[in-house]
Parts: sequence; C-alpha cells; structure tokens
Amino acid sequence: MGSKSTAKRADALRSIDAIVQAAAECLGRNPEASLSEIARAAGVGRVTLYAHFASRAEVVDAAMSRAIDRGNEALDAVDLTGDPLVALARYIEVGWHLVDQARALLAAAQRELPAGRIRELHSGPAARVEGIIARGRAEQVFRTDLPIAWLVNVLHSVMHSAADEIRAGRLTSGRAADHITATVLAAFTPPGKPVPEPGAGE
Amino acid sequence: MGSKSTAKRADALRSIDAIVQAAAECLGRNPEASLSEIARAAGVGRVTLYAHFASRAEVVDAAMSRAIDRGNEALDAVDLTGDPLVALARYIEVGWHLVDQARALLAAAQRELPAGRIRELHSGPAARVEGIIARGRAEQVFRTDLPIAWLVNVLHSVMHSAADEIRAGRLTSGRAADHITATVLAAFTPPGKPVPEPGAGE
DNA sequence: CATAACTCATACAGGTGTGTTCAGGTTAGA
DNA sequence: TCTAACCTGAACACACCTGTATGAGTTATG
Repeated sequence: MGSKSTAKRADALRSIDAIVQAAAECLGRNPEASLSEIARAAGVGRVTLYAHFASRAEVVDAAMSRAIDRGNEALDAVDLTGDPLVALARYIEVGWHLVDQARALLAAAQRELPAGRIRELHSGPAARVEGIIARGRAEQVFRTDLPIAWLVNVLHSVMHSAADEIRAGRLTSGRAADHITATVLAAFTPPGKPVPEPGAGE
Repeated sequence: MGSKSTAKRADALRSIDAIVQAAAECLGRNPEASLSEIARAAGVGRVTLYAHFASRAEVVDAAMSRAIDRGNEALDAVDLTGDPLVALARYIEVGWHLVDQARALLAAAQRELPAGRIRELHSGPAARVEGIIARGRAEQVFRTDLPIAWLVNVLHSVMHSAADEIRAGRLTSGRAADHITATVLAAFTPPGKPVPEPGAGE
C-alpha cells in the first residue's frame, strides 16, 4: 500500500525486528516493562525505538501481533478436521501452550490496546474454534443450548485458568492439557447425553 | 492485639471508612486509580489518607478485605446444604454478581498484594465451594477424576469469563447465571454419566 | 473547657515514565 | 565513493505518583 515513499534499509528492518522480539520477551515477563527496558533488551538506543514506533501502544501492538502470528502458524500445522472431539483435543494440546506463553503479553495488550483491537487480533484462532464447535453441533456431540461465542470463551477461559494454576504450583504442565480437555469436553456435552470417557482420546 | 495504646476517635473511624469505601469504588472503576484520586473521592485530604494507611498496598488490602467480607455476608444468607446441584446453582446465582462487581478491584489487588495474601482473602468463599463439590462427589453426581482445587478454579474462571462477556456486550446480565450454571454443571459431571438437564434446577 | 487527636492545604523530595530535540558518528546501497 | 538513511548518547520538558514534613485550624471527648 504505502511502501512507495522510501524502502526501509536493511539495518532499520533488523532494528525493528529486534525491538519487537525484545518487547515480546520483556512484556512476557512483566506487562509493565518500560520502553527503556525493551530498547536495552533489544540492544538499541531508546531513541532508535522512537524512530520506528510512535508510542508505547504501537510497540505492544506489534509484539502482540507477532505472538498471534506465531500462534496461527503453529495451529496451521495441526489437523483440525474429522471428529470434533479429537480436533478439540488437538487444538487444546497446542493452544494451551500458546496461551500460557503469551499470558503476560496479553495482560499488557489489554491495558494498552482498545478492546476491539484485542478481539480483532484473536479473530484467527477464534475462527478455528468456532469451526470445530459448529461441526460438533451438527454431529450432535456438542450442545446447542448455549451461544457459540460463549463456548469459545469458556474454552479460552479454562486454558487461562490452567496457566494460573501452573504458576501457583497446583498443577504440572504435563497434566494441563488433560485437565483442560476433560473439563471442556464435559462442558460442551449436550444436556441429557453422557460425558465422553477420557479413554477415547488416547 | 495492639488496641491498648489509644482508642481511635469517632471522626477518625469515619474518615477511614470513607477512604476504604472510596477505594473500593475507584479501584472498581480503574485498578490504577491513584491515592490522590481515592482521597478526593472520599472527601478527605491526601495527607489524611497517609495518616491512616502507610502505603498504597494497605489501602488496596483494606478495600479488598471489605469486598470479601461483604461477599461472605451475602453468601451466609444462602442455603448451600442439600442437593449439591441445587447448592451449586444457588452459589452461582449470588457469587457471580459478587465476582462481577469486584472484578477491577481484584485486578488492583493482584498487582499490589502478594499472591499468598490474595488466596488467603479468598479462603472463605473457596471453602464453601469445596464443601459443595466434596458433597457432590460423595453422592456421585460430580466427577472425581480431577482435583477439587482445579474444579474450584474452573468455576471461578467461568464466572470471570461471564463478566468479561457482559462488558463486551455479548451477554446480558439476566442470562449470565443460567449460562454459568449450565456450563459448570456439565463440566462437573463424571465421565460416562449424562449431564443434568437445565429443567431440573428450576 | 481544655487538651489531645484529628484534618487540611501547601510544599518539598525523589522516583519513573513518555516523548522530543540535537549534534555527531556509522552504515547501507546506488 | 558519496549521500541519505540510520543509530547513538545526552539532555530536556512534562506529567504523574509516592511519601514526608510543617504549621495552623478544627473537633471529639474526658
């Protein structure tokens, strides 16, 4: 679109990349990390950072976008077709890890970015889950008495919950996926139908 | 313990109360509200605030404690004995509202107070839920293949999720309790057993 | 009513963060 | 090679928060 004016020089692109990467790391550790801190971690001067990003919000947005892109790439490698129960289990296996890693980064984004932007960034992963749920509903293995948006939110909410539990030392990361899957699968089961046994997914 | 030195004067107690109340309101709107803002809202000079609270953390702690106390009082009026399914539904009916109101206040507490203190403050409500779940397990209506601590967390996680959905305009507060109950009841159902129909609780 | 407790406005000290400016050194790229 | 883009540290302006000190006024309470 607007790339006509002047192509960025190679070293500029390298700086920008280093900044975004450092931002993802710093904000991932501490959502309140300052721009000075991020610039230092990126190995560039603070002024250089301001040469490429007009405000703190822009840096956070770029870091968050990067994390989402990485997540989408990881999910591209997962087969989410076929049995909705299996697809959901596979999504959780990969997705909870991503949620766990981007935890603090999300916290930063929620403080710095408007709510609409956050949802926009999540539209990619959200669409996948919606697809799985819709298919599960059509096959009558997932409940239809609650809105899809709600079910999507429940899934992500439980994944976040697992991340908190791990940090509190009450859950080991090895069992996280199992717990999430067992919980969500039951939560998604239509009223009157039996909850799927855990043995089926293994 | 140390109340021997000098009994506080009536106006001092009034000021303290006004500050705690204002803190709950301000932090409820914005977790980053400054002490100046809180003092102003309380109708008190900033210096007066410092005369009663040594640090920001103390103010947040007091506000959070107050909110928890209110919550415990509200829960005291609820009959949580008898059928675990009914008890859980009743807990959600009241508890969801409390979570929704104290949402931002909790965010402030999580930033200002050590994690141990937060859990300590929540021990009251947590014990109630644990009681209900333990009873449900004994009666074989709740699953035993996941730790109680995890189930407690799932419940609160879903309640928080509902609060977020309402703020995003995707859920009306009237239906929140129903959605939460339907979701959590299914999530708590033992594998192999049918999930309870929504008609049963009404 | 008299005194100790309380409140208040003002002001100061110290800290942190954001965003901008400037002048001089470095590097990519034609 | 030569120029424009880039990077840099230092410094500045501004805003905001925390916490403390002071001195004078107000009020509860014995």
